[in-house]
Amino acid sequence: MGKMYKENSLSKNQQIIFDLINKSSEPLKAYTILFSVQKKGIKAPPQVYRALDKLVETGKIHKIESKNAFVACRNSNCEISKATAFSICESCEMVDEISDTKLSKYLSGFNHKKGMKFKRFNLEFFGICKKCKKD
Amino acid sequence: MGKMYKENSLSKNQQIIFDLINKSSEPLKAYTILFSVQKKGIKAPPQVYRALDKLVETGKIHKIESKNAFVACRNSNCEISKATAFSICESCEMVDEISDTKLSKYLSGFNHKKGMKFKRFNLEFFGICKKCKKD
DNA sequence: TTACATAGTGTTATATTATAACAAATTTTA
DNA sequence: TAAAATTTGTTATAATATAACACTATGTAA
Repeated sequence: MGKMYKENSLSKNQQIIFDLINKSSEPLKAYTILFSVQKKGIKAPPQVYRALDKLVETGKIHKIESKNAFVACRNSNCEISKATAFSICESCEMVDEISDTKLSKYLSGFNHKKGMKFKRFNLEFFGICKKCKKD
Repeated sequence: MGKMYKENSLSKNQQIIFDLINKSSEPLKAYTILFSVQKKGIKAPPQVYRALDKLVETGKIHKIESKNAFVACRNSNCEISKATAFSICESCEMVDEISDTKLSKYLSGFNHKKGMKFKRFNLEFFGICKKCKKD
């Protein structure tokens, strides 16, 4: 009975890459990931990007578009990345996923005047975090 | 009396690139721009990226982060890109800048529980536009 | 259990997006 | 007009991402 690639389980590469992102305190870039996992046998960009694509698709991680970097999902309410919001410090680069039910509901219910029905949104807030303000 | 680089005026390259983006009905990518303006003497990527950086900085254009592409600003309320929102069709790639005072106010007033004060936000909505729904 | 379909892997090469660094010209400010 | 700031032109290269192909592993269903 070998490893099974079922509903919620991750493949070997996906698991390696998810673990790395999940334990990171900051967003990771694809090539940073690549360099970090080369000792584990993941040697080429496509292996990383494929795992990243799948992890994004299944909502285990999110891409921070303004940084081309990836963070683990910390929000059970984002429903496979249909409603994502982040706060980003422009000084230390820290990224925090925002879990705010009101915000999420407000935006999920928002409808464009021009009649487009939205399936998904991504919101990125920028500022200086508490920590950096002190310095 | 030569050309003047005053407050609101654009330099030669900036103007050429702004005009191109401004008359485009869809977001333009940096290298698409580069190829389009080569006959006007703009031959290398840094010339394009520098103009783009400046135009973004002054709020004449916005970058659509999820597409690495640029659109002209259509919203006098976004105040030099401090409060940007877009609707993006996942089928035809059309991008529309959203000018919604309520939305803008709501988000500008939003404050993170963790005490971070936001200076700026960017919001991208995704869906299928009216036109594409019909097809 | 076999066979078929689907998903994942490994690999090489290449495409796409973006910046570094430096010399020269133009424009603004004082 | 001299100094400062901005813009330009240029070459080279860095960083991000995908195409294509051969192969292996897993899941599904007769």
